[in-house]
Amino acid sequence: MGTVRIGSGQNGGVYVLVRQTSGGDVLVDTLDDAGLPSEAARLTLTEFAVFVSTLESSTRESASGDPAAPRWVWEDTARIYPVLLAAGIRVQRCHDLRLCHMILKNSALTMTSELALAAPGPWDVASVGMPDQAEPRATLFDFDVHADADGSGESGTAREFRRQLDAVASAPDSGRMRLLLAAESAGALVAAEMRYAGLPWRTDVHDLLLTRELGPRVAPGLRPERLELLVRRIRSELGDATLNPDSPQELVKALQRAGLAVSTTRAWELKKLEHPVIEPLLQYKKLSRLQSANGWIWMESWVIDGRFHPDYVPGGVVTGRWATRGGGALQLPKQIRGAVIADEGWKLVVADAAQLEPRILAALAQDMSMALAGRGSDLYAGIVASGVVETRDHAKVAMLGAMYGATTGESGRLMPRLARAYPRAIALTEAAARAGERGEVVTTRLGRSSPIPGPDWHAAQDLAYELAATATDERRARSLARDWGRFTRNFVVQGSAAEWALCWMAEIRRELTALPSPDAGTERSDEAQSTTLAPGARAPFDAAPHLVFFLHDEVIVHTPAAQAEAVANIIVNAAEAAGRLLFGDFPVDFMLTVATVDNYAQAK
DNA sequence: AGGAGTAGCGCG
DNA sequence: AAAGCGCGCTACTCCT
Repeated sequence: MGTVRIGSGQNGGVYVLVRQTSGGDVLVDTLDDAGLPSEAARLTLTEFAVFVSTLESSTRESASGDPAAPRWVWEDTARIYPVLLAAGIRVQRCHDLRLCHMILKNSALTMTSELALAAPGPWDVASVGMPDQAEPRATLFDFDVHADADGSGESGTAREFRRQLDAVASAPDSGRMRLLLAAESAGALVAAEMRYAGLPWRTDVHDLLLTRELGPRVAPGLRPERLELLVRRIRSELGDATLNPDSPQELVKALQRAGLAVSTTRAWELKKLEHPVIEPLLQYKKLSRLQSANGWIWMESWVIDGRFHPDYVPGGVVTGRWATRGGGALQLPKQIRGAVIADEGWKLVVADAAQLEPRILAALAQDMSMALAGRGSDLYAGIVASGVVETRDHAKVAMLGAMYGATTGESGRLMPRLARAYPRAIALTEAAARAGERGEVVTTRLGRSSPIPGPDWHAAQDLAYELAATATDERRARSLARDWGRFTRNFVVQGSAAEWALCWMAEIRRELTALPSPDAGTERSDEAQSTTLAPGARAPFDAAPHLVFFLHDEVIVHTPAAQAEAVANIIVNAAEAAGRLLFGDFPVDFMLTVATVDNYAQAK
C-alpha cells in the first residue's frame, strides 16, 4: 500500500479520486483544485476502508483550523458506498460523477462546455448506474483504468472530473450549479445510508393490520376470507357465478349486462352509480389492492430483520426527484403505515413540508404577494385570507391547476383570479408552458434542465406546417405541443422543489452527524445501552439518530427518544437553511409539520 | 412460455 | 376528458 499525501482542495478540503478496478482493487489519487491528480495508490478494498475511515475520523470533530473533510470523487455512490457502510464507515461528502455528469450534460447553463459538446461516451450509456446489471458496468471500469488515449497519463475518471469542474466554472452564476451537484451527491449518500439502515417495520403489526382488513392469512393463490365473501356478493349481484372481478374486461361486460352504462371500471366512475353491486365492488377493489401491493407476499420479500430496505434511485425522475426500485417505497399506502414503528426507547420524527410546491413557485417568481400569503401560516389559508378565493379547497385546486396546467373545470375557472392576485407567479408558469410548446428547454432554480421532446414530437410539429397538412395533423401537433407545455410548466416547479428537498436532507444529515451523543464521554452501563441501541439496526446506525425515509417533501428520522427534540429542531432549521441556499433573502417561509411519534400512522 | 402493453390505483 | 404534473407495481391481456 503506497502512502497517500493530502493535497489541497476546495474550501480547505481535499478531493480524493476513487476508482474501482475490475480486479476489485481501488485506485486512490488526491487532486488539486484543478482536478489534477498528484499521487496514486492502489489499495485493496480492506485497505481502502481503513484509508477512508482514517481520513474521515481525523476531520469529523473538526474545530476551526482543522482540515475539512475530504470530498470523495467517485463514479457511482450506489456502487461503492454500500461497501463502506457494510464496514461500518460513513463519509461526510462526495462528488458522484455519474449523477453530476447527467446534470451537466443536459443543463442549458453548461451547454457550451467541453463535457456537453463531447460525443456520447461511456458516461452517457443508460446502463451506467443500474446496480442490478453487473455486466455492462465492468466495461466502464475497464475503460477507465486503461484509458489514457491522449497520452497525458490522466485516467478517464480524472479527465471526466476535470471536465465537470470546467463545465461548472462555465455556468453563469456557477455557485448554483456547484450547489446542485453537491446536493445531488449528498442525496446519493443519504439514499445509500437509508437503504442500508432501513425503515423500522414490524411484521407482526403488519400481519395484524392485514388480518383485520382481509381475514387470516391463507395459502398463496387463495383469497382471504373477506375478499372471498365480497367476490361472492359481487357475483350474485351481477348474476355471474364465475366472474373474475380483477378482469376489467369481464367486469365491464357484467356491469353492462346489469344495465349500468359504464365503459371503464375505475373506482371514481363506479362511485357515481346507483346499484347494489357498487358498494361490495368498491370494497373489493380497495382490499384486493392492499393484498396484492402490500400483502403478506410483499412483507416477506421486502422486510428483513424488522427493516424495510427499499432501493432509492436519486435522479431517477427527469425532474430530479428520486425514484425507487422494488418494494414501491414511494407508494406506501396510509393503510399500512401503522407497521412503521420505532424501536423500543426510540422515536420517529416525521416532518412534512407544507404546500412545498406553491412556496417554491412564489420564490422562483419572486412573487412577494404569494410569499406573504404563506408567511408563518398555511399558504392556502393565506390565499383565502387575502380574499382571492372563498375556501381553502378552492385555493388548493386553483394552485394545483396553475402548476399542472389545468384549463377546464373548477380549477380552470379559478385560475384567472389567481392570475390577478399573483401575476408574477402565474406569469412564470405560463412562460414555462409556452417554452415547452415551442420545444424549448426550461431550467430549475439550481440548473437542472428539462429534456428536449423526442423525434416523434418534432415530426408531428413539422407535419402540421406542411401544405398538405390536414386538420387532424394540426390538431395532433397542437395537442402534443400542449402536452409538452404542461410538462415543462410543471418541471420548473417540481424540479426546484426536488432541489429544495435535497438541500433540506443534506442539511439534516450534516447536523445529525454533528449531534453529540447524550452519553458521550461517560461510561455506558449495559442498562443505558439497551435503551439507546436500536436492536434491529446496523452499525453505524444503531446508536444515533439517522434518516430512514424520504418521500419528495417528507422525511422520517429514527432517533433515540432522548434526542427527539434536538432532531426536530434540526429538521426545522434545515428547512430554513435550504430556503436560504436556494433563494437567499427572499422572504418565503418553508413551513413544516413535525410530529414525534411511535408509529408512522400517528403522524398527520 | 414469455415479453410488451394496458388498466387501475397507490404515493407526492 | 376526472382537469392537469411526476412516478412504481400488479394483474390482466394481447402478441409472438
